[in-house]
Amino acid sequence: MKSAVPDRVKGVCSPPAMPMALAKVDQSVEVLKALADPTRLQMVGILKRSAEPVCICDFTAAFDLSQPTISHHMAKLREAGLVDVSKAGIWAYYRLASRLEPKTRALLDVLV
Amino acid sequence: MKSAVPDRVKGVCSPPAMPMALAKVDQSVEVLKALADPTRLQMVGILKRSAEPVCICDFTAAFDLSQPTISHHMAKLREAGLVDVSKAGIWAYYRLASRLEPKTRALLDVLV
DNA sequence: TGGAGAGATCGACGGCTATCGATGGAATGG
DNA sequence: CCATTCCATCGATAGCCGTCGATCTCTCCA
Repeated sequence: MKSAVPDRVKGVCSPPAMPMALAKVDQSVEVLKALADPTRLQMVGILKRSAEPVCICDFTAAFDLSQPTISHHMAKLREAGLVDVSKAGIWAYYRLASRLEPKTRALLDVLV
Repeated sequence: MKSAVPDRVKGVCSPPAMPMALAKVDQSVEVLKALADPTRLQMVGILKRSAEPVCICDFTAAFDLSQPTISHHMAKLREAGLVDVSKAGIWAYYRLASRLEPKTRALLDVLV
């Protein structure tokens, strides 16, 4: 086997081709940022495994965080399009979004 | 079909079971945080598609960012265990890490 | 041996974010 | 109509992060 590194001369650097479209990158990054938090990743895991929608008060009971913080994290997941919310009386029920990009769905299948 | 939301009484919230081990969560979050940046995600995409190691000077030429910033991003990927580096003369060549967790490999297959 | 190029590190700065307490709005029940 | 409960939002604060210029180290070559 040969050396793995290609030949090169000083002062000459050629940019590699960008394999991904800019819009796709930003879209992926938005989802990744939403998932790149321990609390939110666990929230998504719980929702993905739950057959029924989960009341957000149960998350408040599950995590050692204040109620506004839990609400804030869930809002992040909502803004990223990962979860849907439905109100029932004084309660708010969250579930995994029904219309997930196939790429996002595959991501969650790997992660949680 | 019945109502989707379970019955509930006021003042009673039961925490749902945590589906993932804490260590697994933190490990995934570390990788997700490394990928949750447009520059780094594109870097990984370029490395994944490249048969040969890529000189970091080519990344500096590709992105509209300063050389320290490119070096900083690559260091983040290194710390997350996503890339390997090999020095050759005055140049530094990066490639996708050979020993990737199966989960991480699957993640990259979905993303890039 | 000294100059030049490549790359990592340092220090600083601005912006984003996770967190909290306090507040406000909506629905429920007395 | 009022108290209670749930939940979202607001305002503030501390810590993290992306970015840069400056600097340092290392290698190569004239």
